Amino acid sequence: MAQKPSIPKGTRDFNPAEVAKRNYIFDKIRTEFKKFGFQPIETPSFENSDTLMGKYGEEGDRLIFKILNSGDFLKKANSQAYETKDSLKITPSISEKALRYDLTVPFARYVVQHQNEIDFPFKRYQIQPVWRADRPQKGRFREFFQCDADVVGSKSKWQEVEFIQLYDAVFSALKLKEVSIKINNRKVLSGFAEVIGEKDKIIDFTIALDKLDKIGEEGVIQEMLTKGISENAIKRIQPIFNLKGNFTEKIAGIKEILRDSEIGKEGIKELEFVERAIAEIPLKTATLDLDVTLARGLNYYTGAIFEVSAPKNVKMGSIGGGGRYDDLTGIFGLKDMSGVGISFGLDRIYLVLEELNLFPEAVTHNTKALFINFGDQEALYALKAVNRLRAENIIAELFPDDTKMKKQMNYANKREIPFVILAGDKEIQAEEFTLKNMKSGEQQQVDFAELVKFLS
RNA sequence: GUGGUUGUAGCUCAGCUGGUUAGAGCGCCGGAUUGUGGUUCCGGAGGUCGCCGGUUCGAACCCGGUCUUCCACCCCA
Repeated sequence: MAQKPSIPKGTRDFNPAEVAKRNYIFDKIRTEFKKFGFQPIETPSFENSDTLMGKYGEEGDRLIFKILNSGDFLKKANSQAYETKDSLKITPSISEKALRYDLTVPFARYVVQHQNEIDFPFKRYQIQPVWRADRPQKGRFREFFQCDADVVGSKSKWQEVEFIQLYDAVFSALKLKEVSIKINNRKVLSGFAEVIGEKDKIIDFTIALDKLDKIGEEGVIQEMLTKGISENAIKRIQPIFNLKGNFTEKIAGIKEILRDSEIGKEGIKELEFVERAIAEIPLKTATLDLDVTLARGLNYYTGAIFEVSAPKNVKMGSIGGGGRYDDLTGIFGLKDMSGVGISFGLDRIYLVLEELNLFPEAVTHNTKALFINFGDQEALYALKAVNRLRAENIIAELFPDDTKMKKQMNYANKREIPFVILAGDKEIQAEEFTLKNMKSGEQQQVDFAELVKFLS
């Protein structure tokens, strides 16, 4: 070992069992995406920096992986920024490309660029990795997969209803219970800011509010005060810190507060619309919860905001999120294109399923039967059978080397291959096979037709 | 980006206030068992103690740096 190899911080290798489990999740998500009528697209792993920079806020810019220009990039570098060691300033002059940070902005770019070939409303899904230069933690990686479904070109609130149904469908398919789909509306948050006369501080206000379940009422108030929101203002919206009850009861609670805010009332109307529809078409396993403190989201959400939390007993951040953005494509020059979408965090869902032991046993098992290799003549006989089994869609393989049987059996055992097939002189003579069940240890001599029957 | 934390065999971990040749379990390889795996028994291989430097007669152990892990903040899937 000359040098211990390693992979970059926050990235991972996946072994066959892990890939199988990941694919299991991918399959379920993809199946539901298709069932709901979404169509797949893919975009490059890296984009022009201009496409990404400035779309996720200051924090986001910092977390975008920049790609160094090729060639003698220092020659073209901003020399003034180089002299003063100003990293922020020098970056655009030495890096023109950046790794995809999420799937929504590239999608917006895609829509604008291909607007003339797209039939609106356009429902697309996209399952690809994204990269963030974040400091890794549990459930937080520098390379991870997002599974997004979005609709652009429709303002209909039925889409919000559909996405909630889609969340429910996926988590039902994954047999993941007690998932909570939290919903809020940006207009309600705007209403709050308006009512307390701090409209220009809406970002600070919502960020502080979002931390309610983490730092508590006291903490939130403290943070709001330090952000310059007046004590009086805070008093006026204090009731929202203690909203109790079901969806309808919470709505009633904020109606009072937002009585004088047009935008706030609009938000309430939208929430009520969604709630009523879901009441008529009940969810299978997930629950829909109103959370007026939910402020997640990139600054482009304008209407509904979604966040999906894992079951309470699992310590994991959100496993999905989404919302409506009325003007996402506007930044790329296409006005009036409302979009709404959701995202599934594949890697986090994986950790949750793993922790709750929800992966089906069969996911990792592949090869059904292994033929023991007794030598060239026998191997040829075996390989012929392997070929015929494959034609029957049965996964079979021949052990490549003519080694000791113990070794070959051991291999089958470790790989958890359920059947081993032995074919030596006497089987070849009879044109049969000895089929051994590795679990029970039983074995019997059968012809090919019976072999197929046992292995299908 | 800020603060903390972790790193010893393939894996999980021992290793005393610094003191000769760094241990265990599991796994791996070989044999008992040349057409029968899982169990048992016997034997064996495998470690620049994350990396670089410093202190010391002497460093896995102390100090500094760096990388990595996990955690909190920030933010998020």
